[in-house]
Amino acid sequence: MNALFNCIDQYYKISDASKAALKVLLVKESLSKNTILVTEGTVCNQLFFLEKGCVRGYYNLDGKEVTYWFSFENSFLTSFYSFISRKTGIENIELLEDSILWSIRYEALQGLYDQHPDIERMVRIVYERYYIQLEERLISSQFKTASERYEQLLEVSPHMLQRISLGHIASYLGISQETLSRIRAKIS
Amino acid sequence: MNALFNCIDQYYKISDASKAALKVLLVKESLSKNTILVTEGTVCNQLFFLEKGCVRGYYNLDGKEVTYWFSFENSFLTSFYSFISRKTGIENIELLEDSILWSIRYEALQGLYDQHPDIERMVRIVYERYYIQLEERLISSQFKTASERYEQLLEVSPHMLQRISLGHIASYLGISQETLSRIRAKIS
DNA sequence: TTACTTTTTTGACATATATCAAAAGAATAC
DNA sequence: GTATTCTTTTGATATATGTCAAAAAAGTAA
Repeated sequence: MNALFNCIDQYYKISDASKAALKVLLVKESLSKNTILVTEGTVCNQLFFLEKGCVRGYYNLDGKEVTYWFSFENSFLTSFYSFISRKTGIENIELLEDSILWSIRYEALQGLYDQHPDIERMVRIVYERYYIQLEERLISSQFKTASERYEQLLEVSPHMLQRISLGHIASYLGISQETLSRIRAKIS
Repeated sequence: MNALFNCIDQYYKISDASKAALKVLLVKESLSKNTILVTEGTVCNQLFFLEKGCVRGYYNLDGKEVTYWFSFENSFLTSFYSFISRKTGIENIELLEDSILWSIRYEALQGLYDQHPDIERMVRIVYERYYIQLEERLISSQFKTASERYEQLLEVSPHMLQRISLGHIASYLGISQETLSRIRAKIS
């Protein structure tokens, strides 16, 4: 659980009382590779913190799986659309490695917001950061070529290549696996 | 100012005291078409609410202007990266029509968060909604064809075509103006 | 090891989109 | 109302990327 509190501290330091209140609501889950954490067509009621492992979010488009995000150690994840809007989502979340997660339920989190404004502030700040990250990703996806996107990935997140199959990475970059393979051949 | 408070109410109803506190910090600005509201290379210190008019955010890439968002009546806008991270941004914001805006300064907003947790909650909820909107946009930009993106725009935001030039819309969709023109010719 | 499965690469070809140039059309100013 | 500017469309061609099929390479299990 230390990893989670260290992570929180980097966004906004919450009081010990708030930490204690949060602590009792957290559930630890150790799950193995290939587990589906969230399934399309359901309402996602949990926010997760990933302590160890690696995860992808994807949805099905014309029979093909489209991966549009990955999460690694020390990050928050959920099916944001569903979690926030309280509606069923089209997203699936799958573990790509054996993972350790902490989860908190939607209602429990709302309760924390009421009791501990500093937790709500921390979450507000997390959303801010996640928002600008997403914005950057939109820009690079929409206005850069496939090669540029791959080279940017190499620069910014080289660890991804160590841990994730090229098929998933190609999907994440919005290109076909064959094109990614050719881009790699050209570079090296 | 009613438009702003109506808009806020749709996210989360804040107390009258909070409204009053917010009111005194707001500055009204009536600006004319083509005004540059935020300039690249500066730190953006204001969050805006657009009461009337229409605005675009763009940045310069290899000498070309890339438009990546528009805002219309009743929405919040700023150079989010700069406003949130407190660093200089690469973004420019330009008025596409004569507009009426309300602005609040960064420090003033932080002060409101401290004094009025319900304002921070409202903003947290705004961020949530904006986040999932951005997520949707990422998906459609990365995994749909140019025609699909245009048709989606026609469906979801037909008003854009009434008010925004095709050059800007093409940029927003991540395609060249010529391609957009051909897509339009094919459809009709 | 050997067989089997999954992942990655390569080849041939099709398609979508970009680019450059020019024409047509619409809006604005005098 | 004409000239001027800005926006949109059209044409010809180039390029990037996708698709389908198959081979090669890597990983996994008995």
